[in-house]
Amino acid sequence: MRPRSKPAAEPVPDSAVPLLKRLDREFYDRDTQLVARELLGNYLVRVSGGVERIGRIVEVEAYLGPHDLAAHSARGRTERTKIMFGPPGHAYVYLIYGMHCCLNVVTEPEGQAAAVLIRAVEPIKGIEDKTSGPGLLCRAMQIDRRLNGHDLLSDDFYVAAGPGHPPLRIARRPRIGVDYAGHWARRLLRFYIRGNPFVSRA
DNA sequence: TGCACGATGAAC
DNA sequence: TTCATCGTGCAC
Repeated sequence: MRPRSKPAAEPVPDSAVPLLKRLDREFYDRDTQLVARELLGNYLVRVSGGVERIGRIVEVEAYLGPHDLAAHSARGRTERTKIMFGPPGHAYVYLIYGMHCCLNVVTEPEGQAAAVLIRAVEPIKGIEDKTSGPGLLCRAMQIDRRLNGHDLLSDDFYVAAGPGHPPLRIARRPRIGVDYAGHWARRLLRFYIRGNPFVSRA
């Protein structure tokens, strides 16, 4: 195979990034709050246009299922939310406010419409723009609705295990922007790495 | 077929 | 606090 005639880009492996081991299906096929907490510190990897972008997940929110009035699945299975009802380990990407995309990972067994919203990542590799906020991180990592339903065990879009150390100090807070959800708005379902400067709101 | 309303971000 | 901007879900 001949070398590609692409201009000398950047694709040199960054020695600061540990070996990336992709999370398996079983990781996502568990209790949503547990998955949410354990996603913190792991690497979100997106490969597009020959460029690998990596962000360390520092802030997430858990959406527990149809009984959770803040979850999109609370209004039942619709064209938009059908991915949430599908098998775990897939991306649920939707457009919000007519202009921003938000990324979720689907959790729990098929039929249980739960997911974890990725709210912020810390830039690790190949990222130029701001990543503190669900819409911003999608823009910075080239994630859009074409990835809705995408399998997160694929080669171009996945989550890989972080270093696992040092131990994370995790904070819990109410979720953002769900005041319409009654008492569910007060549940402590937002998790973030305490003190991390890339968290969108402390 | 029409319309109200966001799991946001940026500006003022 | 206001506003940009448009797909979705549900009312009619």
